[in-house]
Amino acid sequence: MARELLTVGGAAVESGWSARMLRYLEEHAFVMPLRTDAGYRLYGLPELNRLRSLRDLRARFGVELAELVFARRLRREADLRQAVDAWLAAGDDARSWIEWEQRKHERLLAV
Amino acid sequence: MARELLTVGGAAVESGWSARMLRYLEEHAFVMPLRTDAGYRLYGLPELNRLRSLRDLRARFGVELAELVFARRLRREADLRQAVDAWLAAGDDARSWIEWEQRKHERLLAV
DNA sequence: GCAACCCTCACACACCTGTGGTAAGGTTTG
DNA sequence: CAAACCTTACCACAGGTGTGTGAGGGTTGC
Repeated sequence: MARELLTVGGAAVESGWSARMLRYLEEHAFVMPLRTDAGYRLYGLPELNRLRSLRDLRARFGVELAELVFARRLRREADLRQAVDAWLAAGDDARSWIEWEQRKHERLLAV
Repeated sequence: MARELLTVGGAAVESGWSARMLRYLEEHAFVMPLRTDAGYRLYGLPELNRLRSLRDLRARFGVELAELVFARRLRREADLRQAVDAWLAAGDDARSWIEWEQRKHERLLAV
């Protein structure tokens, strides 16, 4: 019978995480394994792929888990996304050369 | 002469942050004030607005400063944005009913 | 010239995150 | 039935973040 369902130790080896971290990731709703009746965690291919790509994300970009959570919020909460975007856009502009030039005199007046 | 430039104490009162936090925010490049020759920080209207809206963001949405930094990364680094989006999208799907239904038998087989 | 500001630097602290360990106990399998 | 798994529930700890406070010293304005 096809047994591509791994218990936590096997999934740890296969994914590159520690078993401890697999439990941590479940606790924080990043990767939710199936369960046997006895309560053993079972990881299938989708979960393993998810674990591997999560590892990748952290390795390649240095992304924190909390940051992923925030990214999820950003894609779900339109008003939050808009507010953040507005703030960041203002920041990009505020530091643009035009503003910078315009405000030189403030520095001069300020002395 | 128009003096709408506030030094750090005034800006603190005006913005609702403490002077300490204004320095902290500068150190972390969130709001950069002008400077007098003697090194005093000077906050103009743009900075005050930025400070106020930053306060708002935190109050209304509970946004951490680190999360704003990440949001900035997201809007600047296309490959990061794409990778994160892909991961989140996969997550949305993986927990969708279709997948859920499809995988019921795995749970049954697993017992 | 002195009071009231400002500067930097540093200590201190509470909380959160990511990670390891370990203890007490249940499950599976040869 | 014993070995090798698994479970939950804790303790520990380093590093980061947000914040206050204070010391030692410079600047400004009445």
